[in-house]
Amino acid sequence: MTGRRLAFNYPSTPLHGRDRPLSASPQTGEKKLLNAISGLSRRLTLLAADVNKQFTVVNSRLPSIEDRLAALESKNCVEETNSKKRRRVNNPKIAEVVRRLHNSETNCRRYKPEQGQTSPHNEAVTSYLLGAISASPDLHDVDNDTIVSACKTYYETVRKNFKYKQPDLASRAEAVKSSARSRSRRKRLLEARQSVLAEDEVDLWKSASVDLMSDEEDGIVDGVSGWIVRPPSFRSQELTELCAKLQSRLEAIPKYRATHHRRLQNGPNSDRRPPVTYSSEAANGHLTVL
DNA sequence: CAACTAATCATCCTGCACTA
DNA sequence: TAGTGCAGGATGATTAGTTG
Repeated sequence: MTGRRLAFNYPSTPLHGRDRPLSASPQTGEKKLLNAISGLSRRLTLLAADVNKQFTVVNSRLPSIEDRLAALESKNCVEETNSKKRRRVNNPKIAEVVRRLHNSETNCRRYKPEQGQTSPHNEAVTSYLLGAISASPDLHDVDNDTIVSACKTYYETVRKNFKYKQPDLASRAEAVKSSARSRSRRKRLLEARQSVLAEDEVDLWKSASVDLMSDEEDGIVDGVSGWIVRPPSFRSQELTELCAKLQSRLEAIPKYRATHHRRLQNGPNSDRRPPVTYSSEAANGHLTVL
């Protein structure tokens, strides 16, 4: 790019005699003025040329500066995530590699869940896994922190399994299992109802969550086994009515009736507590005012 | 037996409390 | 303040059970 030239059309020869005081005659004043303009013009031209030159220099250096900045930014980004020493890898591939290696029949170095993560034995297992995985040709570009994070996560899995196998935690383990079962029932219920939603019900339904669905507990009524329904106490009347409407819509479908457990009767309200992380916006119209 | 639903299990992840 | 332990929960694969 070339700078814009400031083109002044000044006379190449003086129009009249020079160096006369401005006040001496109109012509002399005009000449002085023209000279001044001419000088200014020259200086402006030089300035423009200089600025232009500087721009050219800057422009020529810009690409390399941009490249270096981009490189720096990406490096910073990687370092930032690394520096957090992420506890979780969010990298299923690495997680699976760790699991496979740890559980492979030929591996005799496994985590001892009865010991802490930092016990000498478990640290040694982590080092072994790290060494073996980072030596793998197709994984050599994976950074060590990612592998170590995956190892720690897997250690936690092993430890949790071990913990709930302890006899003194049997009832706790059962409670965990039962709560998971209940949650998955509520999730299925939410999805089933969602599938028969009408246009004008969408708004009210929008933020309905699994927590706002009833619990379905195993039960037998008049010799028929099925579910006892326990609605959450914190659900609004409005949403309760919509749930009932959706449910009867579902049960009007022969296939649904035939393939799903029967909801035998309503039991007492669920003793679950309202979800604590429920936004006020979502709660609007869904929760009863307590 | 095929087509489903429901349950179970292993794994991974989030988020919080605690502490060295 | 980073690392650890842990509870709760999401997800996906697999298995069990049911029904036409």
